[in-house]
Amino acid sequence: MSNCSTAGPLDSLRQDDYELLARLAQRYYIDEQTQDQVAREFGLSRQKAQRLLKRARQAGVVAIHIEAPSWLRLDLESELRETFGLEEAVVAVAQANADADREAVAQRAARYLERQLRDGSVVAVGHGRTASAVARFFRPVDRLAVTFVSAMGGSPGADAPTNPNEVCRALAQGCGGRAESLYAPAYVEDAGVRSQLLAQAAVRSTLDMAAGADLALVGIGGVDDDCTMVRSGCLSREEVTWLGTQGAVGDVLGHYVDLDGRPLASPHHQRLVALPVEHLRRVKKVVAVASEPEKPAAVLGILRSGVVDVLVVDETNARAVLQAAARPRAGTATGRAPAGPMVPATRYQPSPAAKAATLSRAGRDAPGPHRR
Amino acid sequence: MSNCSTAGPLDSLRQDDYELLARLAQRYYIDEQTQDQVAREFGLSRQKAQRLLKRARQAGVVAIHIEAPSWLRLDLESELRETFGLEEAVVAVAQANADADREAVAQRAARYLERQLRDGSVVAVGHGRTASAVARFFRPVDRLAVTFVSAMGGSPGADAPTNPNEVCRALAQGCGGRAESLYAPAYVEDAGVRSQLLAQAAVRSTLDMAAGADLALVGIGGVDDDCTMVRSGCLSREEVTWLGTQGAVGDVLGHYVDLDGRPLASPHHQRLVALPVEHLRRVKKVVAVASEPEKPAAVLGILRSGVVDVLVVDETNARAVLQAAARPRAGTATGRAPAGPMVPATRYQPSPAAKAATLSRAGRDAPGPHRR
DNA sequence: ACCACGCATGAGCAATTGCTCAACGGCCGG
DNA sequence: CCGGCCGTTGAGCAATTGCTCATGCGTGGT
Repeated sequence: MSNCSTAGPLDSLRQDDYELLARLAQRYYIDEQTQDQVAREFGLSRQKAQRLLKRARQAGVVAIHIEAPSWLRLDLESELRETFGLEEAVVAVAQANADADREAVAQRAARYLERQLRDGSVVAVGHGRTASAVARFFRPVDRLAVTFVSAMGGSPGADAPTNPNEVCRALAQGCGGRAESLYAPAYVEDAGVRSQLLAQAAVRSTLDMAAGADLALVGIGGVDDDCTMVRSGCLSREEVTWLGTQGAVGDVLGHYVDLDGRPLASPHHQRLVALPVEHLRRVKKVVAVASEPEKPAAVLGILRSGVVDVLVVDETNARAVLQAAARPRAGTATGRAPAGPMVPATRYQPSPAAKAATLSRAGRDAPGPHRR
Repeated sequence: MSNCSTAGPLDSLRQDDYELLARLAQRYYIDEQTQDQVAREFGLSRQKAQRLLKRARQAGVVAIHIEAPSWLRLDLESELRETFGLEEAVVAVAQANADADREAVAQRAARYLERQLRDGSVVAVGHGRTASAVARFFRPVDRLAVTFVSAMGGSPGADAPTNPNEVCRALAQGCGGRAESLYAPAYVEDAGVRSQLLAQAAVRSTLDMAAGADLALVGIGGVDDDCTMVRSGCLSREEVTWLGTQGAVGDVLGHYVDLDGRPLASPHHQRLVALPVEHLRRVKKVVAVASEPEKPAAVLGILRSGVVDVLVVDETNARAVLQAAARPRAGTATGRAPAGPMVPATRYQPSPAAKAATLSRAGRDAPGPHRR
């Protein structure tokens, strides 16, 4: 894979100009003279030489090419960064199957974490199969005094290793750091229980610590029947399906968003025990991992919500997300209710216990991919 | 024609290092982030990022390519610059025939002069067909108050337009500047006449002015039967032939040198009325033009003498000179008398009048291509 | 012919970059 | 096991670079 700087109108230059530009560029870029020196040589002022050199680059007389290894997708990564205002995007080259894709993504994410973490770092951790896989690959060369904090409650059901607490433990084990568990379920019966729980010192202190994290590692969840929320037993298949009918496309730490990145105030949200989005936003580097084959919509929505700073994703999803993002999206800043999947709240009896009325979807913070 | 920065050992890097280098380079060179930003992003110190970027360039991960027009020979020019320590080298692409070559060289030289000259500049001027052709192409966009000074005497014979005085006049006309003629023949009868002539205010003042020039435009002369010295009647065919047998390969302003660039103290030198080489060396930019097909040896010798700062030459000569220079040359700094064409002084009755004994070739300034 | 607009120009300054240097740490030999 | 050596690191500084601004020149429109 390779990448070039933008090539411009190479022909709109007269011969003489072209010659000057090329010669100037040769002296500056290849022979590594200073701008002052080349200017002197060509009988120009330094500023003029600088302007000409800039023009040479714009015009494509100077082409800078990165001889990247074939397994890097620097162009996709740049496109993701630019499209969604990300700080960093890492694309894992497509593998033979979904499992291999996940492993590849996890590996790249692990490498990224290893580079970022320092002694004393605090990492807020979410759940998910990919996040869990990250922990398996996370093996820094030397021990790191890093604290991993659960940023979401656990689940009673099966599929234990994808639990935030478990992921934390595995990550801490990988580097000789500390794991701070959140002793609470991801979803409780109702808002009342939730606020009681949040009042507990043990819960509150963990969430506070997560809120002060330097970095967050979260998985992007989907709304399909096989998503982590369902697999882990946090939500029932029906609940997730219903969320989908409400326009939800995916979540981060249980915070569901629609395709335009707007948070979805579903009744479930009242029952969620996790780091609030506003707190998550305050974390300097929110690293999201995503790799399942049916994730493009989830990733797109989450990226548009602007919570994510760093995305680690497989090549297939990356391409799909960029393609989807290129299509003009339904009304966002305009305030119009989007068409298509965004149906108004319908009759759904929330869940065995949650009785809170279906909330209107008005009055939320503006989405937009950029935030700081 | 194109040119790349040195490609290094691209394979001696591990995958991870390679990835880091490529990604760093992408962010810095393509996305135009500052080193500080990319360092921050990758969790490195600025210095480390800088070192890695440098390594990326050395290793060839970053390739800078100049998209030069096909009629530029930047690679040859760089090679000439480096081989002979030139400040600048301009190679005119090969044309259909020798005349066209000369025109091309003259045109490039004229463009170079136009770029270099400023109001108030003083230019010392030599003779020759190419120099004369330069004058024909010399047409700056706006008038320039430049003084062109003859740096060598004239010739009584035919081929008037190649005379320094004529070249000066033509150049001055080209830009609306002033021409300062040297009212003396290039070669006089004997050393006595020469010193008398040099004592004349008119001659001395012109040569003084030439000595103080900001730039010099000189032709590189050969030692063949058709060289300018012969054509213009300055020297007889026999005299030039004899100079050749003495090891002379070419001249600048009548100062002949051998293939190693050492000045040749021939009897003719005693009779020459021209700016002395030591003075010529003091001129900041000595621009030499050369274009005849039989010039490689002359150009090589002159370049090795180190008088020239800027060379404008045709492609054929450029290649021939570089090829010849690549071959190990006969003893130079070693002091041994070079083999081959360098025969010891032989019986030659200098000329109708010059009676000075053939001089030994000992005790000259060190040659070497570099000087300042 | 005059004026207004706009682009090019070079001065000066702030940011970025490259380099030097002392300190650190790991590695090898004693 | 200890000491010296080499490679690596980041601090600090000097050089280089990029940018902003006031000025001037040319161009085109009254």
